[in-house]
This record gives sequence, C-alpha cells and structure tokens, in this order.
Amino acid sequence: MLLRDFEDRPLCYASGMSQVPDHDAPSVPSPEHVAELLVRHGYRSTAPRRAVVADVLARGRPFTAEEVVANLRQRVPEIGRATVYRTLELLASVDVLSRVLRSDGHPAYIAGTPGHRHHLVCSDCGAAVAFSACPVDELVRDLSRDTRFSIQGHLLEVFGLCPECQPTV
Amino acid sequence: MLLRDFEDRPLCYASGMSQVPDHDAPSVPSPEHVAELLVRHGYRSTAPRRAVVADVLARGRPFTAEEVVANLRQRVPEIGRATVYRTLELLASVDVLSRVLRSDGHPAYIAGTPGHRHHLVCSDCGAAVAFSACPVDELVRDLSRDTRFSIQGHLLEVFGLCPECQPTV
DNA sequence: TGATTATTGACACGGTGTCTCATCAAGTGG
DNA sequence: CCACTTGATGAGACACCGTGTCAATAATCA
Ligand SMILES: [Mn+2]
Ligand SMILES: [Mn+2]
Ligand SMILES: [Zn+2]
Ligand SMILES: [Zn+2]
Repeated sequence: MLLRDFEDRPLCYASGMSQVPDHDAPSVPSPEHVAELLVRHGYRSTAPRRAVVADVLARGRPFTAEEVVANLRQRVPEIGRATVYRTLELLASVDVLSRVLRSDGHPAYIAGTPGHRHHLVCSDCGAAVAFSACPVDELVRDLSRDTRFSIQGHLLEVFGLCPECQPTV
Repeated sequence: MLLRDFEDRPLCYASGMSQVPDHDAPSVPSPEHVAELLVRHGYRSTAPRRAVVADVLARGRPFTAEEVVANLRQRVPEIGRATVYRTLELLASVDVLSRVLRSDGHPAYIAGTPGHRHHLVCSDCGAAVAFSACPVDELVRDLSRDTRFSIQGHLLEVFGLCPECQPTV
C-alpha cells in the first residue's frame, strides 16, 4: 500500500516535541476533510476508505480493527477485512488516528488526537482521555547521556478506572 | 496454574513506588535461588521449570516465549509449548522476569530487573537497559485530579539505537 | 509407600495480522 | 467522454501467537 516510512515505526510511538495545552476539544476532522487529506498525500479516495472513515470518526473511544470490520459489514457486507486493516494503518500514518494499547495489551485506534499525545485508558470500559503533558522528554536527555543510545521515541500509556467504572464506595 | 492476582494485570504494567538508584548491576538470581523462590511461593520445582529457568537466566537481552521454546527444544525436545508460556508468566509473577515491549510492539521478557523499572530497548538488536527513574508518578497526580480516573498503573518504554547499532557517521 | 494434587504435554482452537493475486475502479490525459 | 495506467480491493490462504482441554504424569507429603 506504500505507507511511506510508517510501517517500521513502533506501535504507539511518540516522538518529536509538542507543548500543546491539555484538555483541548477532541477536534475530530470531518469525513470530507479526511478525504481531501488522503488525496493531498497522494492516496485515492475510494468508497471502502470513505466507509471506514465514516465509521471511525463517529467513535468516541478506542476501537480495534476487528470491531470496525464487524460494524462495517452490517452495512457493506462485501468489504474486505484486509482493506479495513490497511485503511486504519493509512489513517494512522496521516495522523487521523493514533494507536493506543488497551490495558490487556491489545492494540486499538482512537480518532482525533494528532500530535504528540498519550492516553489515559480505562481498564474496564476502554474510555480514553488524551493528554499532551509528556514527562518523558527530560528523562530522555539523561538516558541518552548515560547510555549512549540514540533515542527514537517512546511509548507511554496510563491505565485506570474512569469515573463511571469505579466501584461505588 | 493459579497465578494469583497476576493474569489480569496489563502487560508491562508498573505500579507502586520505588526510588532505587539507576544503573545497578543486573542482579540476575541463580537458578537455585529461583527454584527456592518458587517453592516459597507454593509452586513445585519441576524439571521443565528448571529447564526454562536455566535457559532464561542466561540471556542478556529481551527474548520472546517462542525463542525460549525453540531453544529449549534442542536439548529437551519433549517440552510443551504451553509449559514454557506458563512458566514465563509464572516467573514474571514472582518478579524473576519482567515483560517489555519490543519496538515492533511484540511482547518479550527480560531477566533480572525486579521492582518498578522501565526499559530502554534497542530497535535494532533488542538490547535493553533498565532504568528506575520514572517520570510518570507526578504526572499521575495531575491526571487523577483533572480526570477523576483512579489510576492503576502505567506502561513506559523508550526506544532507540544502542551504541553498537548506530550507523557510523 | 501410597495418596493427593499440581503440573505436564499433546492437541485443537480462536483471534489477529499479513500476503498473494486476480479483478476492479480512481484518476489522468487525450 | 473515453481509454489507459496504476493504485486499491476482496477473497482466500496462511502463519503466528496465546489459550483451553484433558488424560497422563510427577512432585510433595502424611
Ligand atoms: Mn511522550
Ligand atoms: Mn514508571
Ligand atoms: Zn470506564
Ligand atoms: Zn542495538
């Protein structure tokens, strides 16, 4: 599929700087905007891709590829599983989706959190809150000095129980 | 297998406090010590488990379960795949192994880094350095205040190229 | 030693991500 | 508006991984 320089990145990889303030609006782009974005990147705007985009932008919490497949097949039974997987990776590569890890270790996607973000993910219902305050950057300085590694990126997820999922005391 | 209160933890989960100084010696325990540790935890010391322990303690970098299976089967062809998987989880539950994520997202184990640690993992050769300076704890305070999540733990891995794997400039 | 019971290993199973390849359609230029 | 080119699709097979089952086995202990 020609996913330029994206395949070999680690899952949930975050690199580069960003000092965006926290708690911004979800800022989910419109389907039309995403379609245009794909074209701008040299990809084609196809019916299956538009179907995936429409499905994905409507979601407010992390979802797996298989969930998208199952949901899409109710409306578009002939859509291919591989196409969904490919499109999700494509959307991640253009920053429409970002990859997160669920607390069980299974990978998932979440819409609308571009840039250098991390996620606080509910271990129970999967709800996620993005945050941009990343405490790793200064650690990286010390690590590269002490270990002589050249540091490429990092993976940070925080797990907990969202207010709705906490047992009532 | 009765892995008490361990199964449902997220992979590469780290919780609890620790202010151990960095750069300590690997402190890999001896096979005998591990055997005794298992007994002390109420598990049996069996031949397959001792074989896994011997294999695992000799390794200086992260390894996957399948790598252990393949390597062990050269000497002990009859060892079961499930037994290796079970023993690795068992060893992780008693802190002889810790789980790390490789930069490709695949889970692996590494010996001899008990307590609250994270790892700097080489994207190329897989070599890992543990560090205990965890910058997440103070972030967690702000997150739980702002989001009302009750935070359970976090996952942090740093990726880079170790000195040997860096392209010569 | 014999009873008890955790552990083993063979096997099958489900889920997941990848790959191939023939077919199709989006985009382009005439 | 119509080919043509080439990326994209979807069917299917496949490999890999982790798990569950269960009868057989072996570790522990009275
Ligand atoms: Mn970060
Ligand atoms: Mn930590
Ligand atoms: Zn929740
Ligand atoms: Zn290396």
